[in-house]
Amino acid sequence: MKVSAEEQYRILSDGVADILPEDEFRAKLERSAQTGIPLRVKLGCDPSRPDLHIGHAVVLEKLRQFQELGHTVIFIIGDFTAMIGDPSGRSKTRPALTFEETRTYGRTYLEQVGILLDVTKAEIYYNSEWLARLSFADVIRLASQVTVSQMLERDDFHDRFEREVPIALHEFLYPLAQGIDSVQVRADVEIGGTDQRFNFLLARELQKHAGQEPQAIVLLPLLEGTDGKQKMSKSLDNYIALLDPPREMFGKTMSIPDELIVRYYRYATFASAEEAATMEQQLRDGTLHPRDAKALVAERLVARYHGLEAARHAREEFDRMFRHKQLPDEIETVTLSLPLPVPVVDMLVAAGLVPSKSEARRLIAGGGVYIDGERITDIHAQLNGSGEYIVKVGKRRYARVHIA
RNA sequence: GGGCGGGUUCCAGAGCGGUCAAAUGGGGCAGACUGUAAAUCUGCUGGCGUUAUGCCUUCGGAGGUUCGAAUCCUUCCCCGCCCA
Repeated sequence: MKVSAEEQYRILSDGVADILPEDEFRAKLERSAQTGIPLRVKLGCDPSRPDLHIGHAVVLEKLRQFQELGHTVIFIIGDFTAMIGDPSGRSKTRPALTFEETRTYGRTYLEQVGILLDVTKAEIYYNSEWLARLSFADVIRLASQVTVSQMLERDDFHDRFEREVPIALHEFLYPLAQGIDSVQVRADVEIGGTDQRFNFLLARELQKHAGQEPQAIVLLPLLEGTDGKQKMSKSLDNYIALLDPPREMFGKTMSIPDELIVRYYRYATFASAEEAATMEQQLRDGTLHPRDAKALVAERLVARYHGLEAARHAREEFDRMFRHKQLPDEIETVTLSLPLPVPVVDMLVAAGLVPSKSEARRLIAGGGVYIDGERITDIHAQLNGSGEYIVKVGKRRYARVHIA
């Protein structure tokens, strides 16, 4: 497949947040088209959180396009830093991984990537391959290529410096490590979210020092999480995982704030710019109800990962549950053997619907617990007979509790 | 090395001998209203409970003073600022 550089640029620049420097990127495409040598496109991955979500998919989708145009995709699993962890303790959600864990997670990661693109055609590296071998002298030499004020240009460092919040020295070394990766694999292009701008630019400096042509940078928008406030991330629990089952995926999408509908349409379901503009217009002039728009996005999203059939089914079930207040199709059955009569509070904990008895009492007091459709109002309520109870906790936690 | 200011519940941040499981805000959860939206309003937000002005664990760590400590003392660890 021979595609002109011009056409490639058109495809690859669609939906990106930024390309820097744009002319260098074009030149690289041009040269590649002429020589037939594919571009080396790098994506760094963090193996400590192998749960990919649709925010990651924004980047992966772009990577897929590069791959389809014949370019070489390079995954770098950042096992080295993952094994060291983050001693500053600022990001507590980053425990040091063992070697085995990094391999397992690396595989899990690539499996999920495989949903979107052809991993067998990609180059895959673990960066401990080279980072672990650097001597302290090497590190010092590399560190000398960057100044502190350059480092302080990065927003979050700048910010913390201003606010007198500590910055550990090693935090400066992480961007450095990422840059070394780019030098190591001789990246022509690095791709990632807009929050990586600084790190990617730093890599260019290191590449220049190493006598390489600096990489071009393709930045993709960060998709907001389902809360609509912060970027999608596992630790904030506002994400839609690639592996979420259809019902979850559909439901989570239905819970996003209206302001996000078009963005999700565009970046989660990859609607074209024209389609997105049309939807935006329809929402604005009131010909499309936000709820329906959201359902459309949700259905399209589920279809992308689970197929049309599953998507249609998810939508029907959603309507039944929330529009018509009926029960979901499948409810997990929990069998308990507890002495009768059993307090509802105990049952909720035993069934794993609630983490503690206090929490269970709070929920009951707040009117959030239903058994067989009846709201429980007394925290001392008991179940007197054995048998099956349909238990609902809050908006969406259901269980079929079988008391033996 | 010296001086000063700090380390509090998910986060920020009050408290500075008892009335403190700890103000207030944010976040979260639940309820009302809805479109599983937003906004708004209400309640809850350590655990256990025979639900009692109850018990247990929590205010950087370890000791101590006291009838009683998040609050005072000793010591250790950690952080920020200024000076060198």
